Amino acid sequence: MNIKQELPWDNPRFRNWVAVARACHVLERTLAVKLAPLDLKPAQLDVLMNLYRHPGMSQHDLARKLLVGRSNITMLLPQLEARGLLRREGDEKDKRVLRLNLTEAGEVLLMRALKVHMALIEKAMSQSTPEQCDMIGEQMRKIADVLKEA
Amino acid sequence: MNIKQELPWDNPRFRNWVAVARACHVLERTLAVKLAPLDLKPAQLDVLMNLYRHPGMSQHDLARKLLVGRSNITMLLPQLEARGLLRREGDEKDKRVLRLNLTEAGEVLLMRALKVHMALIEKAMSQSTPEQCDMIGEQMRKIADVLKEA
DNA sequence: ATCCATTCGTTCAAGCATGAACATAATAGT
DNA sequence: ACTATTATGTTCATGCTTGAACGAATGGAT
Repeated sequence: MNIKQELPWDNPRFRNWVAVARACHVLERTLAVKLAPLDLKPAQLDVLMNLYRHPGMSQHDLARKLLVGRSNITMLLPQLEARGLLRREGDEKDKRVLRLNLTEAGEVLLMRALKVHMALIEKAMSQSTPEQCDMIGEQMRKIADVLKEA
Repeated sequence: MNIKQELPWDNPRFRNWVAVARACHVLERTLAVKLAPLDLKPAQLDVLMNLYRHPGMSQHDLARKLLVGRSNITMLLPQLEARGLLRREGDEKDKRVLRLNLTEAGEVLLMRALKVHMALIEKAMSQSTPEQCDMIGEQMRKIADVLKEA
């Protein structure tokens, strides 16, 4: 009867996942630093990116896309709106929802931020072959799917 | 002259990295939920794990391992110490550093938490072959290395 | 010995994210 | 039509993380 079950550090899956988490963490922090000159946080960039790809989406949809709570969005948007990066307009059909759209300024800033983001990712993944990279993406999408059901 | 450079969404590396980030995010959130019954947060589990593997490490070393600021450790430890999960003892040689060690209770709780963590990772990565899993880990370690130099 | 720079840990204020409780609007059931 | 349920967004208190400023201890240079 040993309390010490087979230790996770001997398990390849565990060790490899730790590596994934660390890589994510490092890249996120690095992105934050590189984005600082634009006065943008990674979370704010995520907002702009999603609004660009899905114009007119509601705050609820945005929260689900970003995997955060609705209240988080409520706290996040006013700053970006005050900077003139996006607009919030009430929906005519459903007076509960607010439709979100990027402004011109928002789009311009997004493009500049994307250049930074892209460069960082390019650098990070430059060591992987396209096949490896695609495989990683595929596996990660499976993981997200598996966990979402949990 | 188009502001809209080649968009990142057309870039495989970008798309695949987004998948990595999402998977990390989802797993982290899920872990937080599954750990709640033990009254442990993921960050606290990380602390216990590192103290188990590196007994007697200093707060500074711990902060570096966890990729967080030293002040974060200072804020984190008192709770765990008050719960009797770890001890902080001043080093004899160097009176600046505090040596950190798990208590018996800390080790017991760690083992229970590890069971939860392991199960979650097993589930998440069950779709990957061992070869794929190892390859992912290898690439992620490279990414972390590349970024740490930046 | 005496400075000077460095390191370790702490304190503090600020910014973020969260979840519960709430208000308003829409929808479904009767 | 009327009520009950659900959906959207907000408010608020809490806790986590950070970075800057600080005090204490160490080590090295002269």
